Amino acid sequence: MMLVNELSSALNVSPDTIRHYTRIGLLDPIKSESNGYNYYRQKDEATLRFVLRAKMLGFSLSDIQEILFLADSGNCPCPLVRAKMRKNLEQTKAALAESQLLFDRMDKALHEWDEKPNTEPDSGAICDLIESWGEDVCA
Amino acid sequence: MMLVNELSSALNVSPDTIRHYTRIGLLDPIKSESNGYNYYRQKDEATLRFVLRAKMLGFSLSDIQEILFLADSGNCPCPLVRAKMRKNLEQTKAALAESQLLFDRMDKALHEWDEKPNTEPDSGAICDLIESWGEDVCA
DNA sequence: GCTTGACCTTTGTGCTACACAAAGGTTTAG
DNA sequence: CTAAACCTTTGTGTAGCACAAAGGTCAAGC
Repeated sequence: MMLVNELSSALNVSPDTIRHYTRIGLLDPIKSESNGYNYYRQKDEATLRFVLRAKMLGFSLSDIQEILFLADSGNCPCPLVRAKMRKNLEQTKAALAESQLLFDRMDKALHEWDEKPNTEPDSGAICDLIESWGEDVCA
Repeated sequence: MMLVNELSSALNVSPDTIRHYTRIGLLDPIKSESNGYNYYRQKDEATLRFVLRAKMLGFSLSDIQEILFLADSGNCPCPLVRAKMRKNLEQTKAALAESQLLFDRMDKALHEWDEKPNTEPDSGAICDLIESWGEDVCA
């Protein structure tokens, strides 16, 4: 039975994160009737540990909610976990590729700008660096 | 002088995006006094074109707002643009590296799971796939 | 002249995963 | 007994739109 701060320092997460998880129902502490404080049990600590690991593997909080719900209702969540992981992996791969393209564009542009002067005042342009960029890439 | 739909199809962005940009002050159409419609001018089209390019180069809408404000007030935005680009580049690089690490973790885990069975019922675990993951990585 | 459908408006909500602040009760140490 | 250090709930902000509701407008056809 620990209070927020104890649990938070035990697993090295912010108290706000724990409150957030409690709010959305991932954690289910016992609320004292006398002072309203939330008391977290071993079960909550185990759940939090689980949540943190799942997050490191790319699961979203709603993914985790589904998984916990399945497990709570007595079903084996593993097939769902495998399926979600495959889906998340694809999404992450796509996002990664996009970010890589963005990075390349940025890097290339920044280097090209080394040889370009600033925009002439009264040229009518907003910023030539941006406006004259990638006329091959972007119509 | 065009209405939202015309501008949106001209530059191939959604009408909602244009309304959003208008709301936050990036675009400044003329509002008809008789019917309240927003009429976008050449200037707005040029601004929108600028915004789209800047976004492709990784600038956020608030970055773009600052840039447009500088240009509007008669100053050369290029030094700011160069500075922001360098900063954004660093952030993107860091995010990219993090995403790559995440992807590697996910990919490795998924492959390792091929040889692991589902969680035993009544084992007390939520999902062994996740819980037994990375005991070397994550204490 | 009127209806219908395709426009347009503003306003508010939802998405992710918290961080932060306000307003107020509790507990503990000095 | 007071001050510090906790705790609570509730609401707001973050990025960039998407979407929906409620309602006014306009053009075309009958």
